[in-house]
Amino acid sequence: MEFSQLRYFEAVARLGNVTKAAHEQHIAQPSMSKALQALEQEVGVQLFDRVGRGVELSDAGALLLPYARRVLAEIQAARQALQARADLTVGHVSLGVTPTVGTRLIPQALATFNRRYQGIQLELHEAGASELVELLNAGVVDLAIVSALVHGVESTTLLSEPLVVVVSQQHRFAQRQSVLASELRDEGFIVFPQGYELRNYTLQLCEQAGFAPRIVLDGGEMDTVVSLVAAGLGVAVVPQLAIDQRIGLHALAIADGGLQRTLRLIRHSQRQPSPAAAALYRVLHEWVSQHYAQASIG
Amino acid sequence: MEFSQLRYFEAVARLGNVTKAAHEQHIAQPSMSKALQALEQEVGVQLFDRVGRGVELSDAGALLLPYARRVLAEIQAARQALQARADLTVGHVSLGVTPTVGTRLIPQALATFNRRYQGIQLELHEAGASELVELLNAGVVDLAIVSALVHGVESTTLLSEPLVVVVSQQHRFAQRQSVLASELRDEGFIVFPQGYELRNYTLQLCEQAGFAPRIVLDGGEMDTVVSLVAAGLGVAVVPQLAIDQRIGLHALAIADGGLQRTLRLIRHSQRQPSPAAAALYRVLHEWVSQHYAQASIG
DNA sequence: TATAAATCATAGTCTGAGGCTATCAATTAT
DNA sequence: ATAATTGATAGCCTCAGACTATGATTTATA
Repeated sequence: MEFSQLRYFEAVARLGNVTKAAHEQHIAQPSMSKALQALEQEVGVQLFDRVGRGVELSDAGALLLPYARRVLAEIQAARQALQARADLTVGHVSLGVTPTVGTRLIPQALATFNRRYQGIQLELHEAGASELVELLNAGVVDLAIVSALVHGVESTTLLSEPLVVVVSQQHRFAQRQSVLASELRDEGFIVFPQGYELRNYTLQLCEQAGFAPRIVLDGGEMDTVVSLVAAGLGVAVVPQLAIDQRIGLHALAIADGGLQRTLRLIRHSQRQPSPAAAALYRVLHEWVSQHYAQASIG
Repeated sequence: MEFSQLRYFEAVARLGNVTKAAHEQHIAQPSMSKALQALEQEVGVQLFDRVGRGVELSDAGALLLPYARRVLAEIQAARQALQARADLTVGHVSLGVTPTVGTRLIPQALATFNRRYQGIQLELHEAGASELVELLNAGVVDLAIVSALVHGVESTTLLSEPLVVVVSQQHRFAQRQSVLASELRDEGFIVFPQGYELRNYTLQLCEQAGFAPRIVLDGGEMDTVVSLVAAGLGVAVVPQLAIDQRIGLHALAIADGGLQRTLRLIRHSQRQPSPAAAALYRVLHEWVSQHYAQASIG
């Protein structure tokens, strides 16, 4: 039972005429006759009664017809669904991010994406970098933004943002524009939890300056950390962009070291991105290049 | 998009493995690979991601899969429906009869049929012989029982029943076993309506005996006619079988003439009977041969 | 880390399903 | 009667879809 046979069968049943159906289906009349015979042979019953000149649907044909129509409708629906997916009028894309990435980039870029592709459903997964790679390999997320260098996946640099030392506006360095890492030897540090890249960056900065940081508070998300800094509890190393919109804080460039956090957009190297995932990929790069032209290294 | 392609696609999606799916579908592995590629080419998207050793359903594949499964289910359902029809576990058959036929034959024969083929729906159409032929040609009824000879359709003799003159038990002939047609010259006749074969038989009998019958009452179905005869209103010519179960009546054989009414089972000569129609055909003949062996001429 | 096993893709061959044209047979309209 | 319409048959041809053999790549294992 081939699809062409069902299509031909439906045409003959609808038109009640082999010749006309053959024309409609763009085949020769004998081919149509043969196709019907083949279908009848396969299902083992006569589908049409050859009555006089002309044919008409038999009892069995009338039984088969609705099934045939449903099959043809399903196939058409499948084609349309795939087409809609390619046209980006429907779809789904899942983005993974590490927790500190979201602050400004994600909401605005996703809002842009959503305005442009109304029918595509967005999904956001927040997790650590290594877990994101697992989600990517498992196919749970299509793309992910991480700050660490990861292996085994295809990655592009989304943007590089400078890391700054942030202090309260009452702090002794509050009037300065930059510090040397070594000047932070006596400061109390507020650091991100285990596993966060920003924690590693911080520890690395101190180590290179030749001291082990005195940790005032360990753990806490971005919001908490910057609030604690504003309250004068200590200093912290954060991305420049994370404090753009905050008041009561002062950012100090790090004169030596010049640390930067690089956000990478990663995707599965072997999996073909869906049209929706490819679109999100484009929108993210586009949004960054328009809003962070100065920060993006490319 | 061929049926086999969807079947293969579903197998690979289910098993996540081209080789195993090829085994299951009884084709060689390269044939499976090629079939998948052909399907992907046709729909214009990748349906599987070839990730490492093994394949897994892509975004587009996941979209297509439910459609494919519905198509396969519909085709299976269609096959089962046709099979059930052939097995006589489901079906439909429509029988046409002329009004005076029904009295004993139809109810009992149809009851037998229904006991044997529980799933098959019966439909009964009562109409005149010429209308029944039209219904037969239009495919509304599968079979019909008529008493007249009709042309252009395939007919078999179901049974021949003798026509008798029926009188009331108070009638002057009530003690006799038979009469000559000419003896009925002075009787009042109750006749069936225009178009009924029994009316024609009656008039024909009188004409051959050399007189025109005096018609007391014209029109009326079988029940009415025999009731009127029992009430002494007149005589009538009816089939022997029609009055078997009645009291207050006396039947007289017609010594000369010896008229018989032949019931014929007709079907369309070009249309292939459905299994249900063929079964009803068999049951009717079978029932007649078992219950009217003496009456059936064959 | 080298070797074996597993898995999918490619190359090349062959057969038959399904297309075509030409024509016949049967029915219906003129 | 004659012409037109319609479906079936015969005979031919092409390519889709099957096969075997083999290659390339990844993963498991000694």
